[in-house]
Amino acid sequence: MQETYDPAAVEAAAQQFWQTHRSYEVSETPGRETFYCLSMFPYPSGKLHMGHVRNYTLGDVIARYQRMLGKNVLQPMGFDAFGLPAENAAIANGVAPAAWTYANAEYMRGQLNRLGFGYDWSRQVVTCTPAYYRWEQLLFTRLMKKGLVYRRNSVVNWDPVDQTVLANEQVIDGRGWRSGALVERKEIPQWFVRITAYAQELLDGLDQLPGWPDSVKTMQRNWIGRSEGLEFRFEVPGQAPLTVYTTRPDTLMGVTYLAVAAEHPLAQQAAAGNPALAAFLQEAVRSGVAEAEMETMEKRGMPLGIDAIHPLSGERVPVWAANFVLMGYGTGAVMAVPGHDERDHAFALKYGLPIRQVVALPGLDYDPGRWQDAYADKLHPQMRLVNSGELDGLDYRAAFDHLARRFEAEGRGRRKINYRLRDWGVSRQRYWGCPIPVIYCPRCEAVPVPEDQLPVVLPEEVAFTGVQSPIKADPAWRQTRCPQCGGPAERETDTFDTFFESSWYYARYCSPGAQTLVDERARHWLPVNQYIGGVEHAILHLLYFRFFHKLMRDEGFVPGDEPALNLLTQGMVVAPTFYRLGADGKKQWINPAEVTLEHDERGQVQRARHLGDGGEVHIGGTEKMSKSKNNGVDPQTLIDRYGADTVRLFSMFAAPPEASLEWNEAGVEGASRFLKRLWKAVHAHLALTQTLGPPPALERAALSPAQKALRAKLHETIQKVGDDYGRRQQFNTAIAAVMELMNAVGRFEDASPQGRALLQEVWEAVVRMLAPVAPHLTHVLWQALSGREDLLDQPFPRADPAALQRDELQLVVQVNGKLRGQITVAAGASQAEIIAAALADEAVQKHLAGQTPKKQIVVPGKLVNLVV
RNA sequence: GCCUGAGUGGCGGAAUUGGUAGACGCAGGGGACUCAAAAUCCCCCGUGGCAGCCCCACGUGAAGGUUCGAGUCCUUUCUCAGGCACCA
Repeated sequence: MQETYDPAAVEAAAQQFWQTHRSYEVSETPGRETFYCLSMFPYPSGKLHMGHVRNYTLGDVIARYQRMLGKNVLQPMGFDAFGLPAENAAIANGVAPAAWTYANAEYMRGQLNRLGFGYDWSRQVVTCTPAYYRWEQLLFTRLMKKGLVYRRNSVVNWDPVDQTVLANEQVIDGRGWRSGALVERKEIPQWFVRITAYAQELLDGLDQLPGWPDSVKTMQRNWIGRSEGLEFRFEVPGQAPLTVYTTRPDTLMGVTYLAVAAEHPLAQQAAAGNPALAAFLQEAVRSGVAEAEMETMEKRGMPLGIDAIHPLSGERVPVWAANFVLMGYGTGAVMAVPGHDERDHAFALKYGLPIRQVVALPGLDYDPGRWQDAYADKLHPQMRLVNSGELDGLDYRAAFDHLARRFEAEGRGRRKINYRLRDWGVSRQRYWGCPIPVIYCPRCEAVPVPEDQLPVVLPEEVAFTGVQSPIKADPAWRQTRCPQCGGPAERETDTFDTFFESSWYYARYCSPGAQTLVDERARHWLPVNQYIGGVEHAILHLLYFRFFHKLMRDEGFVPGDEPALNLLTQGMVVAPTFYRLGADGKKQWINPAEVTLEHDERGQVQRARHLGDGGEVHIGGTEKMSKSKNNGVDPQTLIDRYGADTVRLFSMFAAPPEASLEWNEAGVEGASRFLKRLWKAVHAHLALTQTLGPPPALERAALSPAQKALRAKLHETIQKVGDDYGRRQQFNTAIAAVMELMNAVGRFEDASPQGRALLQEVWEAVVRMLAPVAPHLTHVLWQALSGREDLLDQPFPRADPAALQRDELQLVVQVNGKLRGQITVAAGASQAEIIAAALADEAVQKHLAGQTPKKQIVVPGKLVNLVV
């Protein structure tokens, strides 16, 4: 063993060892407990970023820890390879999306290996290969036959200049990112998967997931958004009736207008003889489809000049067109109760529509001109309906039931459970994705591609210009024969949403090479024991992931109802930003790696200087690492400079997993210092072994007080680190505990045989405790300490209960809740003895000032509180 | 706008079930070593009162409340972050 720590040499040696011994390839071993540890696979964007490093280090630490607990650990990796960035790169650099993607994946694979992650690459999944996507095509055709897939019109962002569909991300301030044209909503036919058929199960399943964070479960619950309401009709003289859905039927008598979407047939019809309305409707579709945009834009409307008949009072209520009502969500028509709904209230004030109070609360003055949240409080125990005829005096529940019974009896409406969740639109009008396996025949309509004709292969060697998808532009690719009638037919040229691929990869890892979606090996590994990924996936990906599992379950492919037992959502990686003002007044962002900070004598940052020219730069906020703020730090530079173990250690130490992690190069240096100190200390210990011979066996009963204290510290640390890795998943505090132990060892100077025996125990335990975080360094230290190369399968250290025994306890004494003194009592002291000791303490007596405590609280092992 | 989180020293964070606020690390200050510097090692380091010790007061975004005791629970409020269905 070398005297100084050389990360490059150490890491190369360890990685060589793992590769030679295929240390991370696993097979199905009946009877052995499995642990499936899965990190969300990366999009191959070019190179790894710090978010990947953090995500995959978390996964690797958990996988290695579980392996040390003796489990058969599966930790696979792959690439989520379809997506928009490949098309953007193709436009910018003139490379085919496929070639770009494969090259990136290969480079990133090398980076993942350089970081020492223990992946079983024999199970790799690359989603843009036909060997992968043919099976999701198969699943889709089966869902089609089952009626779980359908095609209907739905809105997209339409760029009227480029004549193309835009992703929400490509709409910037309401304009197309390339053309700059004002974006419009446009309806086109698209494929949908009936996720709403599983809404209730997706909701109920959350209760079976104690290992998922409550925040994620709450977000999913709210996203699914189950509501109980009433669906009923408003008659429109001379027209088809308007069907509305409401969760507040009790406020029906407060309805003063109805609102329909601009695309609603009633609105379109009314516009025929009304140029102002026609202009408004045209204007109303000028917005993207993103909900955030719809909800924050100015709410505008215009009357259709048509009245509907109120179903209770028979009064006429005007029908308006409004830009915030969406066709295709619900019925495209809503009833408005400005008296008791905030949005309707604002709309009514703006257009001078009547506001009617129908709910009263005792002690609350109703002022129609000023909104108060209490107006909408349907569950207030004292809320009663007023001005509502037959409903007067009823509360929310009673009015709801009354109207439901009445409308159902009269055949005018019904109770309905609604979900906010909408069916999953999976069609994308883009090239770089999995072709949707459907053939359109003039006679047989939409026909699923037969299973023996799958996969429908996406051509990879194409010229991609950017606007039109190559498979849409290529008649030869499109033209085919109908599988049913044999007549000429055309292929679907839309591709799947890329969430399709990322919804089932976890199952495919379990059965590499299977000539079906997944085979029986999936039953060996599933469900995933630990899933790890960014918190930004809390709703969409994780909901589709759960949904797909149920779809595959119902096709007999996978066991159980849920794909993953435990979920760890990791926070973002953020970094400070620095900039200079350019001549044009725009900020020119400077990478943190090119900046040095100056501090005053209190440690406060005074200014930042550019490393190149020494000039001062402005300090911006701390933000998520991004290209636009140029505050991304390339992990590769750090690996080259400090080694993978240091980068891994820092990313685990700097913050708890769920919190955002602030990038800080000085902190990386601290991590590096710690590893150097550990290396040096173990080296010094082994140097003594060299000169004096191996230490004797430890005689636990005959330790000196100092030896006993260090051994107690060691075993307390073992207990804490195991708890932090396993139950708490707080890796930062685990590392801090080992650092504390190291500091205690530093104060322990004892070269006696028993002292060296104790240090041998300490270092072997420290190396095994740090093995999950810093696998390379510990691999080499373990070889040197034990003469063995089996660190990966070493049992994780276990605390010796005898070492944890304490003879005396330190208690804190409070007077009136304020800390006033400390006492030391025997471990078995009674409550009376503890109080007596507390009363005897000099500092405590001073604060008691002769008074007798009227209350004494003793918290065992912690404190005494005397109340006077 | 809606849903979900977060806010603690100069900084990242710790405090696990309501029980010693600031573990551990970084930055900073002082010292040792060195011709010198770097590296390394040792000491100090929430704010105020005191030159310093002892000690005292204050202190977990803000304002209230519950409790013997609140960073932790409740109410109100501010700020920031993530998501909002075609970024992944």
